[in-house]
Amino acid sequence: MGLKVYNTLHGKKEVFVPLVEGKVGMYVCGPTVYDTSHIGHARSVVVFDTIFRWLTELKYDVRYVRNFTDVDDKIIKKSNETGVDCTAITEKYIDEFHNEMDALNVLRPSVEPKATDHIRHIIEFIQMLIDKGKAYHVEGGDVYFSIDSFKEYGKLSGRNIEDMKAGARIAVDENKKNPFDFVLWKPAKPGEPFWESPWGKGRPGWHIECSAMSYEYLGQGFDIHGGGKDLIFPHHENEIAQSEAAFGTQFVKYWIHNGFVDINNEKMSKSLGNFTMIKEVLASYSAEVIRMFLLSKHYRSPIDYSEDSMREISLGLDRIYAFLERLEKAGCKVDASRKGDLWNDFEMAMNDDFNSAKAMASVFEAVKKGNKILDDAKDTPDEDRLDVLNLFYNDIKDISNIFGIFLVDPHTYFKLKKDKGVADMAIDPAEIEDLIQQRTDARKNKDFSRSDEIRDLLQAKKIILEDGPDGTTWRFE
RNA sequence: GGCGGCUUGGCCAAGUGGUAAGGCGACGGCCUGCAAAGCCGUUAUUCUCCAGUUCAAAUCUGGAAGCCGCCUCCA
Repeated sequence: MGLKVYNTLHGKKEVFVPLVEGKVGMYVCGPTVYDTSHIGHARSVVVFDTIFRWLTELKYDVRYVRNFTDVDDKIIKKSNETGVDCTAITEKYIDEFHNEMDALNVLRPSVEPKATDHIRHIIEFIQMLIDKGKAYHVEGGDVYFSIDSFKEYGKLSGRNIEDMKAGARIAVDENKKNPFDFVLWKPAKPGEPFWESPWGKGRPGWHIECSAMSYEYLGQGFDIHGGGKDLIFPHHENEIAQSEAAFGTQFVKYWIHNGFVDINNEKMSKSLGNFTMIKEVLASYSAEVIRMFLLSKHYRSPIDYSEDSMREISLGLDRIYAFLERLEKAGCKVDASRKGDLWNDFEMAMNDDFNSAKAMASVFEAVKKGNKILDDAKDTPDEDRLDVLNLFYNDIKDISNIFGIFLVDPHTYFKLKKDKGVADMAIDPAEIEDLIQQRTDARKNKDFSRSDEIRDLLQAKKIILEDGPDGTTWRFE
């Protein structure tokens, strides 16, 4: 079964057929770099990173473009408030964005264009629209896109201009031919960054950069355009208007939009003061837990961030690593040449509109099945069983490359977790080992009240003891 | 006001018209000196409500209620 993708343009799942066989052009709207990135940015980036990985897994040659908006009113505002130069601001936040996305194990796109590096292309694009009568310059002022020149305006978001006029909340600008015309180029006020253009010193409006840069890197029409749901209107609607008005051909075949991250069931907003930044989340949880959380729900649904949900995900991740460790101890080895049932389930789920939640469930099912086999075999499987376990092991390893999680070797994973606990709790591991030894001696002498006393003592420090065939090990709760 | 979405067990969450995945939690059992971990079993005769189509509906249609998003910068 091939890949199916939910296309916002038609409001339904469609079989994915790229414009050019074997190749995919994908453009995703990146951040406006004027502030620290929040967990919502992380969702969008991780979702499209996973889509990028999956398309690559399906053997498509993917050209993945994600832009930085580095000229914008908000950047200028911040510059005016802080006295810091615009370029210094954008460079700072681009660096920060890269660092955080690297930490989240996000692959770099094929190209990461910045709007300010493409001003010439933007100006050419605007000129083309003016030449075709799709845009107009108000003397001494802005260049606007003329909504009335593009009959299909509203097709992505399911709006029509007449309905919108009825509930008009938008300020009427006397210079505009139609109140819904939007800015392509705006003149610079004194002290603002500007570029020379046929319409005087100024800078581009927001929407035009994506039309210009996607044209530059992907051509007149391409396969996938993505971003957060909030971008459907007006941003993506306007991109369609600009690009299709310019070229007269379909701009994007498949539109993909991810849902929001809520915080404790509330939308993130400045007024609620609940913006949760990626760096805060990274301080509390590992990158793997964050990725796993972001992939634990279907990308189009809202997802709720809370301490409870993160703790749950974290326990699930422990369980998968514990299984991997158990497999390795039983003698499982990497053999990339083979795929098992788990992979089939995973593939079906991912091909069904990138259903990572369902795909994740198939991993847990495999963990359950594999653990049972190991139980039955008392952790020393015969060849037939080892063969089955090896398939689980290899499938999970393959899945880890798509999800960008379970990539660490299990031993290291638990060691890191332990080290972090030791550091956080300010505990001396030697002391614990000593107590464990004392307890082992007590148990040998059947002094169970003493051994239980030691265990309780450690448990009070959130340390759990596990007695196994090879002696006692410990971990943090 | 316009447009779109959501409502599945204690919580989180998949679900393609064919008879309810998965995770967390809880309870019982196996294992253990006792635990922990792991495994097994039990936790939704039912999918917000009402009506309809159908041999068959959580899935389709119509209606009601509740919640949410976009329409203004926003992933």
